[in-house]
Amino acid sequence: MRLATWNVNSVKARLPHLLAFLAEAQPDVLCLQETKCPAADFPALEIQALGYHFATIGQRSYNGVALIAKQPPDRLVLGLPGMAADEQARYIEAAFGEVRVASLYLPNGNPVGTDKFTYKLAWMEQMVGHARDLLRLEIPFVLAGDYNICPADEDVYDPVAWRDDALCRLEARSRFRALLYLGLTDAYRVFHREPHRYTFWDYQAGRWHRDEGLRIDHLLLSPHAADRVAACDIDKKPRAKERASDHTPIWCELAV
DNA sequence: ATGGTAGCCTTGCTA
Repeated sequence: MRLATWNVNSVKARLPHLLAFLAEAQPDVLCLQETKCPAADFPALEIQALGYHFATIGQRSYNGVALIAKQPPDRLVLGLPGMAADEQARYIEAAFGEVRVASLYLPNGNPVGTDKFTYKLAWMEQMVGHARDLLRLEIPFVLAGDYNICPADEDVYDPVAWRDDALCRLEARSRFRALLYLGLTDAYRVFHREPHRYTFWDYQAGRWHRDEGLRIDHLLLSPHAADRVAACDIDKKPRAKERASDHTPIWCELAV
């Protein structure tokens, strides 16, 4: 089973690239973030024409997440459990066969010291709680998405410049580590030790061409999923295209 | 050198 996650920065603007990725990479499940599109406006026909099912939660202009999969989603969860009052569309979860998959878009949190950072930390606390609940099920699951967190300095092109950014602050990193200490596994680091491998490059200042990016999109695996992970990698090809998203997909293969 | 880009449908916000 191949799973991928990709912050597309508008599903409408990225539709040609999205359809090409589905056709070429053939993921069993693709998690999208920043669809920026209400569910009623999601490009259903084009995705279904490729033989895929989907589920999405969206809003106008901002946020929005989706699950696109070869089998229909089961046990659908819309919104992060415990954040019922959250009006921002940032979490969707469903079962595909025996594997539970979440597509999540964690708040950016900048500027630090504002209610945006407080909201990010509250969201992460809720994520930790929900991960704990899922672990009790003792099933394979994958929490995939744009975490807006660089886990360590080696995941940032310039850690000094980014030291006090919400993506690198200790408060954010410590809560990411809390997910790992619960027993989740960062799939990318099972297979890749090298520093300075990125999933996001800012549109500005030629960051892509200088390979100055951030590793902020992650696949976190439950113990039962980690037991079966066979491969994980970043697919840089979509970021190199014209009119690309500022993020590129990361995928993993589970032997299920 | 305090810049620069992209997407939304705004004339600013978010990233």
